[in-house]
Amino acid sequence: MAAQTTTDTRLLDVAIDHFGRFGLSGASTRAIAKDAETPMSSITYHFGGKEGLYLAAAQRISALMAAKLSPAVGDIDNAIADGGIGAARKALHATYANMLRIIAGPDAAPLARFIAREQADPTEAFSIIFEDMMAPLLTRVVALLKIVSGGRLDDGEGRLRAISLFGQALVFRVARQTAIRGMGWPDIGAKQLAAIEQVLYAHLSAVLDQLAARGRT
Amino acid sequence: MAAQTTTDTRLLDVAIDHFGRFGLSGASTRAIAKDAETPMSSITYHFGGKEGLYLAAAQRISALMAAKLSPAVGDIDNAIADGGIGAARKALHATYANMLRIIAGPDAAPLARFIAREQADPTEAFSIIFEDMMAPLLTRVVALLKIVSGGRLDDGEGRLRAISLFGQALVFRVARQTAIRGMGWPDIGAKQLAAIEQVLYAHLSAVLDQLAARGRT
DNA sequence: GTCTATAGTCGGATAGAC
DNA sequence: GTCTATCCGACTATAGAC
Repeated sequence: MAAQTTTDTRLLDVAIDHFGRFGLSGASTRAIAKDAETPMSSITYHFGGKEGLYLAAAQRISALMAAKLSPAVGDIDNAIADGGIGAARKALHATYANMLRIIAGPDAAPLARFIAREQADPTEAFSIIFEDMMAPLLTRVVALLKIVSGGRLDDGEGRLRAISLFGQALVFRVARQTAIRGMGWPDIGAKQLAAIEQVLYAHLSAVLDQLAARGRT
Repeated sequence: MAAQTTTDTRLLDVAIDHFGRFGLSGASTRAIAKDAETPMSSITYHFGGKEGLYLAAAQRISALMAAKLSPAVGDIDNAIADGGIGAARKALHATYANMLRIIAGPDAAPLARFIAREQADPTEAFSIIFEDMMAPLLTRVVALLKIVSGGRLDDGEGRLRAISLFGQALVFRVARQTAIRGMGWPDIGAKQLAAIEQVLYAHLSAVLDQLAARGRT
């Protein structure tokens, strides 16, 4: 993983940053090429043009995120196979804490900005990211919620619950300025993430207790 | 409120839409002027230039949102004055349902896009929106949560909880594509909003039960 | 107040040298 | 594969007519 400095990977990393900040039309291939220390025409050579670079950047994001998530996905599958409520609850807490750190943590900023733009104004790149990264995770979280509820949870409601719970982590990325100013924080670093994680743990516990009670009724 | 068609209000409405879609640098004064059916130079005349138009658009957003929220804010103040747990819970449910409709509902799309951009990349415009609209609401929600917890909630934790709960509504705006594709919905209309509202109600209830239990310990 | 015309800058694409 | 030079379109701002 140690910084490969081939022209095309350098271009991709810079592209994710620039496209995330300025969008597809707002970013400039001149500026991207300059930051990647290569002439602009190498974008044409390697990726066929601005749009080709954009799609390649989306694919790279998907791969980077999938790599970050893959150990967690393995843990979830084990919990699903186990089938016990305790294991499912533990896996859910771990999954949401993990997502919080990936989404709201400082190093994910460029990737998160890119994805946020695709959410607002989806292009072909969104399909790539959704299918590779989001859909598999969503299915698994729903399976865990079903276990906790004792099977009393249909797929639609499970998905809605999974997505809104996800929002509790996402808000600290996309409404970051509101959080920072509302909390009086200087930024969102390790200390702040720990505080957020406690609250997310409490809220998820509350919801799981509610679902488990349904299972016992 | 019936469509004032003075040149400056037409420019502001089109500007909110364009700036929300393309950002400050991405939007084009030519295109804004064309959609507002006025020559580009009238932007210079009325607002001094592109940046002046941008700040004026932010101020208009703040005013529009505050108008939408003001009746709800009155209800919250009544519940705070009442001081009862039942009234506080009712006001919280109403507030979050209200926010969901304002944020995720179809007519708020242009305003929401504008604000989302400011969150990612704040300018002076964010201060306007935060101070006028967000801060007053946040303070009130925290006051309600404190009542439900029987006073056993410090300000920092209360704010964190309020913000993450807010995320459950926000996610259906900013991760709209994930929600739509994950749920298999054609879009997020009245029917979908009703389904989301049920889940938000359930989750908020679960969290409030948890807080109320703390109050009784 | 409203509009036209124009100046000056920066964008993406591409041809062709090496 | 890498880089320079150039083309052409789109942008903001502004001067000045009405």
